[in-house]
Amino acid sequence: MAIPRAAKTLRRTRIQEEKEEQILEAALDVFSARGFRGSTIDQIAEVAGMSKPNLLYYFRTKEAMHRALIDRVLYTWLEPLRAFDAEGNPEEEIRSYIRRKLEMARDFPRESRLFANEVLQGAPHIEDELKGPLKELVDEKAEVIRAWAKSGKIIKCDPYHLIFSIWSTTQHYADFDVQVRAVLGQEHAGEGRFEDAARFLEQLFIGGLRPDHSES
Amino acid sequence: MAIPRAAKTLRRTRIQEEKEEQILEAALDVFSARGFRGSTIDQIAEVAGMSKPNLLYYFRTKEAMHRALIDRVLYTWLEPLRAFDAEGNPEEEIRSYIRRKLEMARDFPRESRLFANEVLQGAPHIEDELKGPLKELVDEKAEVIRAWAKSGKIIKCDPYHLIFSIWSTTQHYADFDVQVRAVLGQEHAGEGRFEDAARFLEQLFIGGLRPDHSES
DNA sequence: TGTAATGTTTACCAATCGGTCAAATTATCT
DNA sequence: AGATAATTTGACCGATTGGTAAACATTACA
Repeated sequence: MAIPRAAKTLRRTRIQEEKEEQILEAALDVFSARGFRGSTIDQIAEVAGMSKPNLLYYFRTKEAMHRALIDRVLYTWLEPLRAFDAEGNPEEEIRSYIRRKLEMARDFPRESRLFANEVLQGAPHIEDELKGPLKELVDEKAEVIRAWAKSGKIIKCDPYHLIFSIWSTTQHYADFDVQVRAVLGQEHAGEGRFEDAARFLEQLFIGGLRPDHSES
Repeated sequence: MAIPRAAKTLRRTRIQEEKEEQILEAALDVFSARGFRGSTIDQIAEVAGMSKPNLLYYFRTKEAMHRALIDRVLYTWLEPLRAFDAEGNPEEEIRSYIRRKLEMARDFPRESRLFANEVLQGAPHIEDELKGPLKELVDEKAEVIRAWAKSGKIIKCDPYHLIFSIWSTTQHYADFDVQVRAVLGQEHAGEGRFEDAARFLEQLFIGGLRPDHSES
């Protein structure tokens, strides 16, 4: 007889780990492509290659799958911002932050779209994470940027909107990939657009934040 | 007896115009907030204040509502880019494009989210529009920007990625509004964040594109 | 190897989905 | 006013939704 699922976390079997991995992988596929409401358990089950009740043996509800996915992905997703170093050279820190974020857009577009879908639809499942851990991290890094601006290392600017602009420009290449491809056309079908984007964004941000030209 | 709906477009009654308006307004509310798949006809009917069969009297399917909405919104949505003027002063053109796009993010966030939802989920309903009219318009404006760069009026840069970066940074304030609010916290709850964003983005783009500092 | 715990499947459920139909109601026009 | 066309509604349909129950199969461990 199966044990109650609430007790399952006490000890994990090999099968549990494997299957939960399979499920979350499939769930990432589906949720990121169709959003929470637009996804069905059957779709996830099919991608995962198992039956629907079997899925529900490991995750009691659709929400539980989504939650587990968010929890697993959120930490790594914020890693680049966490690496932002107050001691480093501002120009180099910003440049490498942009690079890292662009690499994530290229290598982990599903994760980006998962959050984009969620936030776009009002963040009903991750409101706490946004107002808590995310805000705290951003507040901390904004303070770093503000200090750089104050000491004249970069132009005086609103650090929050600087962070927003880096987020939006880089994640754009994951979240709006279809549009980017459509506009660029066949000739940029390869991954070269990420290199072009990196060049442009570095130019834009480094040039736009450099304090040397005339400033009021 | 009701006339076949295919013939309805031949002549429009006052009631038809009013009701179709009501429906599209409600559909914009719902589709923009939950995406196409996540939305239900019942939800739209409730927001519109009419019964489901009554909705379906004016639009035969959920897809038809969505299509009508896209068609209605697409033209005006591209208006700011269309206004981009080759004859104008580059700096001023870019500045005012950013302003217009930010105003649209502030005043028409639902329209922005409608497209964002659609593109994010692979643009299943607007692929033709992206590859057709949108690409053509962008190609045209990219040529303008390229000419500016060639003549030294702005820095040498990839015009497509410049356009993408303006799109993403401005629309971010509509599409990711919940996140922006969460990070900025209570103190920026008002609409002041759009002013701050405008200041920052103008500074970034004008500074980042200005050709006067050393360039290879 | 036996047995208890774990894992999987088939059959099913009530609720909701997009959409239809025919009857009832309202507006329009002579 | 009366007839006709336009509009609205309640009742309903089959398909799909998230989720359950219980029988069945497999694994792990003494």
